[in-house]
Amino acid sequence: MHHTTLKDIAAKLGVSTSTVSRALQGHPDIHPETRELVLKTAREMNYQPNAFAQNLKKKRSNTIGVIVPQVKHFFFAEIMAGITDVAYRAGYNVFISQSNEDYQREVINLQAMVAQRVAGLLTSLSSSTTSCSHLEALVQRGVPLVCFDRVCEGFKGVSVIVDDYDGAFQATQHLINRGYRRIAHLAGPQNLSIGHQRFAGYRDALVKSGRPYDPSLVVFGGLNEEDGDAGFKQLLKQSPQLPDAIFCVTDPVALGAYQNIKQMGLKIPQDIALVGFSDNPIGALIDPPLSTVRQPAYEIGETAAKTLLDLIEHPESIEKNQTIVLKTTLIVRQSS
Amino acid sequence: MHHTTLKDIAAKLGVSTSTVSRALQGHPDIHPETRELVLKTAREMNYQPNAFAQNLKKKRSNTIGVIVPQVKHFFFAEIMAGITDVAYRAGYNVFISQSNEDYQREVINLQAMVAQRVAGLLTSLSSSTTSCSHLEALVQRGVPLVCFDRVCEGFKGVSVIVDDYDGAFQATQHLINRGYRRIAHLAGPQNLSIGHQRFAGYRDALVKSGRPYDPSLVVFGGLNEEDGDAGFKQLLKQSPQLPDAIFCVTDPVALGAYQNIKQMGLKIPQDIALVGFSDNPIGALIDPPLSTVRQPAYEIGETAAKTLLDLIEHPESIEKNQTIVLKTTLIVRQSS
DNA sequence: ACTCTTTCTGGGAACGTTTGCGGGAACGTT
DNA sequence: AACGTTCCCGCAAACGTTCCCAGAAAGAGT
Repeated sequence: MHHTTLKDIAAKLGVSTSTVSRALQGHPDIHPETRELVLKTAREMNYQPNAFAQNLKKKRSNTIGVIVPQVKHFFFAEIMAGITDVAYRAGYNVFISQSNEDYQREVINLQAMVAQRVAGLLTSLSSSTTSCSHLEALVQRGVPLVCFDRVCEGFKGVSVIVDDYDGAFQATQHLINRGYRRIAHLAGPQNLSIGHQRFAGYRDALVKSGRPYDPSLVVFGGLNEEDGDAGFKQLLKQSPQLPDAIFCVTDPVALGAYQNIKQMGLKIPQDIALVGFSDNPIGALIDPPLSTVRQPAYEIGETAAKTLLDLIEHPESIEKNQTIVLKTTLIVRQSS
Repeated sequence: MHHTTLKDIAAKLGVSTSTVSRALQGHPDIHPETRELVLKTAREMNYQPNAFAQNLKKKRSNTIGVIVPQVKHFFFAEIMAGITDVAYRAGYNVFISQSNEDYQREVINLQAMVAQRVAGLLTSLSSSTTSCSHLEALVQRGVPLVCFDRVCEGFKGVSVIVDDYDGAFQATQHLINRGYRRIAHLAGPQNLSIGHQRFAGYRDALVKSGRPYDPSLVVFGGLNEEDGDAGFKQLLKQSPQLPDAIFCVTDPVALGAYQNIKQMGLKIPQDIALVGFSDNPIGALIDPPLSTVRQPAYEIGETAAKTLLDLIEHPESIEKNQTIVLKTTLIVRQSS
């Protein structure tokens, strides 16, 4: 497998590589006639520039790296779709890797990508990550980086998130308006802002409507289905009587609870109402359909990617500490 | 942002870059003492080899490229997980891009990856792709490539697929055994082997049990939910009377039909039974749960990636025309 | 006739590696 | 004392680009 190089073209045409290089990039120094000639032979010889050499010379690549906890989660898959689409249009390639919710692996992946000299980084934290210092260190070193969805509280850098607090507030208020009294919360990790903000929204909605905040109705756990399963069981143990509604930190968690409730022979929403977070398409198809807070996943990916590209190409034009907040919308279905 | 180079280390230690390079790769020519010294200072200076330079020199990268129709489909997301895990363990990076079921974009992505000099390619065809010639051309040129799941009939190259024929056969036979008589099929594109094989399995199961194959009960279409929706409507039009069971080429297609059936006020499986293909987790949660043919998605990704790595690293050890077939298993749930 | 631009092109260094080749020092063998 | 080995190490070329710096040719102005 032989790749034609600048030198090959130059030799064939009897000109120098400099000329060929310049002709190819449309440099004004080159005579239109020779430029056309070069372009033509380049096409004929199926020339494709060697990216290694270009990157080595320019000291940068056109590749961005993405690290997500798990690709198989619909939410992240959809975000990935947004990212790859934007990157594709801008002529960038996308490295992907998953941390599998493991902090160690997150760090290693991060290192590997930096070692590969990616032009920029897009990350969403694993649920076992308790600090953003590893990210902030990179930002310090000048690596363009934007965090999306899962961030640490008070992260110093640019991030794209949704209005978790408001979403949670709306959801809880909705349950209150519906007349539910014992509203429980299966909460996420408090080291991540999504966990913390959603919890805060839940609590404040209660307090604002004059209800007490009852810690026995809250269980802190993870973000996946098995966490919902475990969380619900824990809730049964720790609470003196059954809740009549549960607001869950994510849809997977809600689904974990969902199955428990059904297995217990209880009716949704008559016995227990349920609201999730993130609008997994699965929620619309189950019976009864799951109420949820919609986050625009694809758009998150798009915005994060666009912001990163800005950060790479026009670093001066961008506020280095901003957090872009996208809107959430409450979707009421039969489960509440 | 300054990256330390071999030269930096060499200068600091008063040795040549050759020595540093060799020490780093554990070359026997280097005195153990100096090797240790080099290793130590490299660590101290946080040396990370410049991949561009290495790749340029070695004329190969440690990156593999993956092209899928859509990342957001659970099936592909799970495959991606398998791929990235294997690649990660073997020290490879993963480029990802999606064709969005568009042939043009598939070709362009392919070109871009080759231009980036990926070490190998992993692809699953878009549903609008009717020929494998673009892939076979790459194989000819010596690019390590393995196709997974969606392949053309008679593709000359290595591929990893599941036993689509058998899965479809089992599913149809299951419906026959259950006593259904008018068994319809929402079929996929016949240019792709999954579409063709599943259709063949359906037809042969009917014929083998002594039934006629009735073309009015088959609709050919795409692989996604909207195709199931359209396909079902078409089925109603073209068939003189309602089918009492439908075998769908994929789970998304089945879900498209599913919603139509529910909207018409018909009962599943009493009025119409439904069987899908691929075991999307959504199928287990809807009511009634969807019968389906399970394909081991994660394992497909793993095997495809492993095979590709073999192809890259030990090209001689591998049969260049093989197709690896993984088993499918019928999962019977309440929808049939 | 001369200088001065303008227009185009080539030479060659550099980016950070890897690696073939050669060579000096130390040691043992005749 | 001369020679062959073994053990380390450095020189320098190469990978395919990009781009600074000259420089030749040609036309323009005096």
